[in-house]
Amino acid sequence: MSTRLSSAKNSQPPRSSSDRMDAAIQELRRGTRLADLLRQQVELIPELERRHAAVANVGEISTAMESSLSLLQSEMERPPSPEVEAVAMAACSSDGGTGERNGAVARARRMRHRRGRHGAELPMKEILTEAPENDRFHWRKYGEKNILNAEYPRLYYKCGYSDDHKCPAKKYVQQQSNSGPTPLFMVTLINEHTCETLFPNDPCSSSSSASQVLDFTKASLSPPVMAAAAPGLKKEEEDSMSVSMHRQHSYPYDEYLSSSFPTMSPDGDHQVKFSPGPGW
DNA sequence: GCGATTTGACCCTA
DNA sequence: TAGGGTCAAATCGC
Repeated sequence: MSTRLSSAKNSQPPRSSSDRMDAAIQELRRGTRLADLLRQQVELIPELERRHAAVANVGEISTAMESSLSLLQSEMERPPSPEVEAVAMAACSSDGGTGERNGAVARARRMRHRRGRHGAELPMKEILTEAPENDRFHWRKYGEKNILNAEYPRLYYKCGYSDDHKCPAKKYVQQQSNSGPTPLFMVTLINEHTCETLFPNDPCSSSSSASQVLDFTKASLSPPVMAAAAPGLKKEEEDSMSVSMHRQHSYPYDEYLSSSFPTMSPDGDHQVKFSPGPGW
């Protein structure tokens, strides 16, 4: 399987954003087929318990693949939102072309050139996800801004330990168009959590504290965003969602991002777009 | 009372 | 000058 997967990695990257979406859809279809194959194989496991567990896991993989596939296909069937297009442009173009004052393009350029105070490129990951709350860190909201040509405001979070431990990690969350079956959120992660390296068992890496997890209940998401993230949830359900997220995600962040985040980068190439910088 | 969120103002960059 | 990012006082909820 590893050889098959690596073959996709080595293929020539598609140039336009629609080509990249097509390529992503092809890869997801291939992944679905592989998951089917894998399911047939795990059904041969003699031990009943292990077999059931493995089948359940493969089922989860298939479900994730299929939902990503349907998301991408619905994206392909409608004109791209300015936001997704802007990020795609940021990812693949070296010049802006026309529309210099277009807000989305301007934003893409800003994102691409986001730098620290002294001009150094900041390490940054961009993730397109249905579940922006799905990480195990404690984030504190410090701002919200309506963005030009964007349907939803952008929410600004910094690490909850940014003051105590000088942790530079930040996170921007912006909901994309809500036209798909589930809302998508563009999550931009800036800087790595230094609080985790300083305190391997605390504060960020421990699963024992409820404050380790970004709580996207009503308290930390503005009502429209929360409603979009979890439509139909009552307060008690929102609260229990926060608790269950806490219980589920207590493993290394990058591993979690790359393995379990139901994500697709805007260019459809890889799950996580990663701009390495000093300290990564 | 304390901690987290909200939101308008301000700062910085292109 | 416009727009994104951050600050900080006001507000809210526990």
